[in-house]
Amino acid sequence: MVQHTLRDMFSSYVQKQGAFKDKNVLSHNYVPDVTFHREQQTKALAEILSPVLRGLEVSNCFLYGKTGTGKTVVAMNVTSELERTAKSVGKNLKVLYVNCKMKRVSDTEYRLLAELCRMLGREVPPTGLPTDAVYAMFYEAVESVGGSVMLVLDEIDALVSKIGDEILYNLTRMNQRLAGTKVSMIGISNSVSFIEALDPRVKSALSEEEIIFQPYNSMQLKDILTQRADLAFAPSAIKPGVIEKCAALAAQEHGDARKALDLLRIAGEIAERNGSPAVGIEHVDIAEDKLDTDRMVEIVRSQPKQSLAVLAAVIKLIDSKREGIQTGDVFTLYAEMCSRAGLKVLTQRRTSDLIAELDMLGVITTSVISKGRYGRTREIRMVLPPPVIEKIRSILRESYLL
DNA sequence: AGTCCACAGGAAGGGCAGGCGA
DNA sequence: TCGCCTGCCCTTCCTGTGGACT
Repeated sequence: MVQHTLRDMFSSYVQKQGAFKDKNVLSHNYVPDVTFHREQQTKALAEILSPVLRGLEVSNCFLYGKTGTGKTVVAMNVTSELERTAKSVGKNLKVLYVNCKMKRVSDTEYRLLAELCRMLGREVPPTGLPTDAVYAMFYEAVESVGGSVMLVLDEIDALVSKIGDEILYNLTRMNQRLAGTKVSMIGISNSVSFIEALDPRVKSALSEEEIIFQPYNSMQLKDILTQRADLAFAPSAIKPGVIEKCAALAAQEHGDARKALDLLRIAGEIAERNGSPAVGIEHVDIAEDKLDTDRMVEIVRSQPKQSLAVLAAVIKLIDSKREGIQTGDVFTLYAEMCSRAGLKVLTQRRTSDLIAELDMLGVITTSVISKGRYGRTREIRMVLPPPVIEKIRSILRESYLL
């Protein structure tokens, strides 16, 4: 009988392990070896970069497409394979990958250069040196590599919108200054229009070659999810229709593979927490709600106090069941709430901008209407689902605004 | 047709924090 | 360390506007 209870224990333990085999496979950082439906882009990039294996100069290249369309994965796969091959044929190749959006690591000219220096084994103090000194160190470090250096700048649009395109201009001109080492750049951007806004010299240098990443459709997302799910979940831990549902939901939203994987991961976590052995469609539904709610809560939480005060005034007016809430009403209540809370009262002009910003973030919905004799104003509504509004309320309460 | 309301939203500039460079 | 620069938030001042009312 002892045998029996042990077996029960173990099998219930196995069941408690839940659906996951390796959750890491679904995380944003995981780079799969196989990239589905990106063969064309992979091949194109490989062809552009392969001259490096003969020690020849390589064109700069620009990859663009929306979030979750596989740009980073393709770039990483191709460059790491290239690095491996170069090593095996005795060529010097160093690939430097930087995500330019990393706060406090690579979001200024100095930090980015310092980070690149560090990757090449040169320690740079986090602050203190003049930027041209860091440039000099970087040039010297690159020179010492002595073969080819490939810079992969991910989210390059974020960098440029923050610090301008001069750094790109300097980087694209490195080859003219260096004798021993050839430098090439791969820029990755979510925004297609970004390149149009660049200095023409940078633009022509950076976009010698361009590769476009179209959004995935739901069939393609399904393939991607199936492959990842095989690695991430225990066998038969996913009920029929789950993958299709995740794929369809993500396809609706500009074919974002990252969102599809998030949905699957969160659905898996929910199933695990509920103690169910397999992920079902009902878990995906909850996951979708959770993803939307989390996103909105994150947006609201990151708002400055004044913006939250305006939002609090809007919610209070909605609570009092007023129809047709307009800017003037919000401003009056906002001013009153601020003076009660000891907060500085901003002008109506500024409040009007804050309302417009909240609208842009999707927290509230507004439309400019004219009430004839009674003026022209914004009519403000809230169309978020009640659970999300409830969460927002609790954030406002935490900040003593409600 | 003209008036007028209640704002929208553009332009310019002040003030401040934080980063940069000597 | 300290002046300088930059970007951001905000104010002030302003013109523009759709349609009910006269």
